Amino acid sequence: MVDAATIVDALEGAGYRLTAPRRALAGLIASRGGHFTAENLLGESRRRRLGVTRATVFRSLDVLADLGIVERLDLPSGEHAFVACEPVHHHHIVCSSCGRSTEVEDSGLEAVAARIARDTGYRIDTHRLELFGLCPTCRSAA
Amino acid sequence: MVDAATIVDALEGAGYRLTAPRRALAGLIASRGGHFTAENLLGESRRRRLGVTRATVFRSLDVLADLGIVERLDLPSGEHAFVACEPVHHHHIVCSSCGRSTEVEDSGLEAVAARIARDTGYRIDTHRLELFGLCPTCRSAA
DNA sequence: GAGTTATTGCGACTGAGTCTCGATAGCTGC
DNA sequence: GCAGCTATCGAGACTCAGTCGCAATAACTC
Repeated sequence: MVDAATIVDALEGAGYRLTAPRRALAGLIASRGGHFTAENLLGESRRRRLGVTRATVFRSLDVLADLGIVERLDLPSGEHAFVACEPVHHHHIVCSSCGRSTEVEDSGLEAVAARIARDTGYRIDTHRLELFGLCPTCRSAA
Repeated sequence: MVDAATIVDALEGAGYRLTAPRRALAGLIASRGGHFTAENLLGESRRRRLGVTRATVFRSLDVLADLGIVERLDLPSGEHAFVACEPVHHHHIVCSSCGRSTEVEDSGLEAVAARIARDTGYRIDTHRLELFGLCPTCRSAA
């Protein structure tokens, strides 16, 4: 979905230094199909002996989230997770069985938000739509 | 929005014991206009010397969330919060200035979700829409 | 190649949420 | 009203995610 080079390029383009831990994390993130937690990355980095520490994982995820390369996600379990994605406004649908996630454009939702704004009198600044269910693969497996 | 008696009745109806801490929390929750965190309730309970401890606050919120009297909410800051609400499917719009929250029915969103399901092939089990912005009062104050 | 400084690792720390366990107090049945 | 059963509570230790401060390191720049 997003490859390591894209992540590295984005970091470089934004003026961040290309360090070994950042390259390593870019690789880990790219190798993940779906969502992942900070703990996942940390565990994986330990397993592969990449020598990336806890603080660095969190700091890097912060940077990547700022750049929009990665997006924060709240799982129904209450965990905080991330997904790699293109930096345009969109939402995610997450498979509750395999964890895979797919980007969804929000056409249609804008209209719903606008109607809600009109009905309630609120000025809506941001919205977040998270969908959870079974992906096609897991559906046919079931 | 939701009064203490409603919360107490719901607990009783579901076969839970009506204890002093639960009554106290029902009162605190009812007195809150918008969303609140477990920490808010804990602080308020200490201030009013209600003698409700941390573990009890969390346990009670779990119960109330199971009953659908209270709903979990993830604030953009990453904090976990709750809102008291009617136990029917709906969403919340939260004022980022005063914290007030309003329930929003999801007519229109169902159609969006159905379209997304069709486009992606996912079977959508749950969805969560969270809207953040300025409520009418805060808008006119600004 | 030297200098500047962003970034890292380390390790201590914080704060939310959980768990255990003995004590307490609601409810039920009499 | 009282006794007994047991759900619930309080206390406090514990866990785990995430943060912070600081000295050491290593990317870039010139």
